[in-house]
Amino acid sequence: MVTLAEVAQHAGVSASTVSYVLSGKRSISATTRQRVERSIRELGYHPNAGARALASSRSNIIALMVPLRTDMYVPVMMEIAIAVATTARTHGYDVLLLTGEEGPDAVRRVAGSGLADGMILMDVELDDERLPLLRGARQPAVLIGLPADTEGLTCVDLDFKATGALCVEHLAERGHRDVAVIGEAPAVYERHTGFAERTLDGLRGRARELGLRLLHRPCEGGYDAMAVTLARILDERPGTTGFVVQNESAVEPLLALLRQQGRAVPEDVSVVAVCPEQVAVQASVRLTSVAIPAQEMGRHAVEQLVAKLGGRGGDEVVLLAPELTVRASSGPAPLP
Amino acid sequence: MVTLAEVAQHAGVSASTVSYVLSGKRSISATTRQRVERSIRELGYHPNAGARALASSRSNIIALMVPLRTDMYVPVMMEIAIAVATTARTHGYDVLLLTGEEGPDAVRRVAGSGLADGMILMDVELDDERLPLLRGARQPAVLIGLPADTEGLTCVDLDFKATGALCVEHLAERGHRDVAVIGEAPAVYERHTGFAERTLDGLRGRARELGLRLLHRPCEGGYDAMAVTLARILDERPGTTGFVVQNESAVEPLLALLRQQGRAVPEDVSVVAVCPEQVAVQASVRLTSVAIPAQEMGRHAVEQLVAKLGGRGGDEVVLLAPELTVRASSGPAPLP
DNA sequence: GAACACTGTCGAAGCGCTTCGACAGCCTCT
DNA sequence: AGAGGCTGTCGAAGCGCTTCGACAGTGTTC
Repeated sequence: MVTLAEVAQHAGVSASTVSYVLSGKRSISATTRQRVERSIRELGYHPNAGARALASSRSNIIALMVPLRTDMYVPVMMEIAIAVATTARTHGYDVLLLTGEEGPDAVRRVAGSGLADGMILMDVELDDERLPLLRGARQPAVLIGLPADTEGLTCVDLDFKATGALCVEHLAERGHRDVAVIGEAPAVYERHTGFAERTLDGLRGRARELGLRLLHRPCEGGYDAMAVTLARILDERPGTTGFVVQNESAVEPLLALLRQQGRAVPEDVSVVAVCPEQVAVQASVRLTSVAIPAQEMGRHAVEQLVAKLGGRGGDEVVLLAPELTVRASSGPAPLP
Repeated sequence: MVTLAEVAQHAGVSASTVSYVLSGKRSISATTRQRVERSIRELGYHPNAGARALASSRSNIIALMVPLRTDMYVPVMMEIAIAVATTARTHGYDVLLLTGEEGPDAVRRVAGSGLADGMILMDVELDDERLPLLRGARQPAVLIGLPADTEGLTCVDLDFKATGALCVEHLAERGHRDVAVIGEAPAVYERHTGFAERTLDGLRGRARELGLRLLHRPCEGGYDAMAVTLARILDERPGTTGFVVQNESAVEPLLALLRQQGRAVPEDVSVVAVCPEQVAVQASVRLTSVAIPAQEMGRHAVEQLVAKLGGRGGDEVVLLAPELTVRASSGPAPLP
């Protein structure tokens, strides 16, 4: 282990000078800087993270709490996590991976021990039990997702209400009057996950304004669950010509079932999905969809957090505008 | 910030005594222990991670390097990562999330700075450029995956060779003679990712032994790529009745295409997949499959690493035995 | 009952870094 | 020419913890 002191000795300067070369917090003459940098390279010096954290009371670590459940939108989570990790690195931070398992205790532990300088929470519930802790903490935090009360919190999310509205508009413009929504698994609604409810709000609100009939049904992923859900929908509303799907793992089963029943997409029925680009493009019918901008969400969250750590920027709610891409799964409603 | 010294004062003992209560490295009388524990609780004390790391030169952090690419088996990666994080916590470790982006530099940085006590690498290539660094490092490491040369390394992986063999055996037993393998994307083979090649080894070896004809075709995920691949396969080997699929995102397209062409599963053709349980169960036909035991791999990797950190256990290669579960997608070969 | 071994506690010395105040040397201004 | 202001460097004081050696006090052994 090479230490700062050894570098200093090798370069013929004091330890503090080396430290200032590293941090840039005081001006250093060009010649000295070069000498020090050379010594650092020659000795293969790496600053000790623990010592640094102790002396500066900053760890340069961001904690990321991911949900323990792997029952929904896993690829989105992963993409966000990776975006967080890479963006954090560009700002000089590393990322600590926490699972939701410990719940509020994890927040206390990380904040109390100074392990991380700030945290990013994913999968926030409308009335999350970690929120009071965050509001009272000296550690800044950013949420990915939107709780019921955002007072004193910084949040980043896709504007799911606008997303819902956008889907309905798209179908309405093409003449669809009866639209069914294949929602997330029932558990997701019971848990009051914000995005699911907000999407529904947007769907319903716009449907009302535009005079569409909307039927919402939660649905576990998978073929069997989708089969049951679809049968019920068509039983109740045989005239349904538009589908909005929010559950990734219901997309492909839905397409298979429709095909099987002789309903052509997009000639007979239109399907609009809310899902990552990749899913939309790889589906058996290229899907008209509103993309979930996972990378952008991760990136934004880190940048908000870094700003707060730097004393800049206050509490703010950033809602990313949804974008609908028209592909092969939607078209004009068939003539009655 | 409550410090050790404050706890000590509150409890009327010396700082070292509090430290020993916390670590259990020296015996402490029951009464003293209780007094100290009470003070800790009352003051809400959390040991400072940086100070701890500095004084003990152990950070109690494990670094996990995940691949940057999100082009393959994302749910598997995520499941492993979560299993690593939760298992690590049960051993008192936190997990630092590194993306492959930095490559070997990340290894140097983490090892050099003492940020982590050890590391777990996922998505190891057969001849990974990080391996020499790991062999020379004082930090223990565990690989999830198997490089060409495992000398001096500890590895955990599914026995993909046995997995390939198992798939072939299953089809052979049911009378299939012409089997096609839908492999991972070409890029995966070009990158010489171990598991893909080892699966192929297993498939080919066993097929030769059992006298099956085997046709292997890499395939990008998605419907369009699968359509092209399938057409080529059936063109070249019209008598194909068995499919082994290794690429998750080709599974559903394959089923859709077969259905579309009037080939019934499992009456006309049998499909065996290598994929996580969830995919197999949720597919439009419940798939006969060899599960990828993501959780178990993550858990094992942590346990190996913790053992090495504790000075126990040496270099070892753990290959988990594959298990094939028969579901609805495979049956006897049709009579010619 | 002297010699010895435990047990439980303490004090002090760092771990490697950051950062504050000090200050030498030089430049600029009047 | 002296006062004042910069610039670049240094020394020293911690940051909060672990851990080593020391040592009272008690129990055990012949």
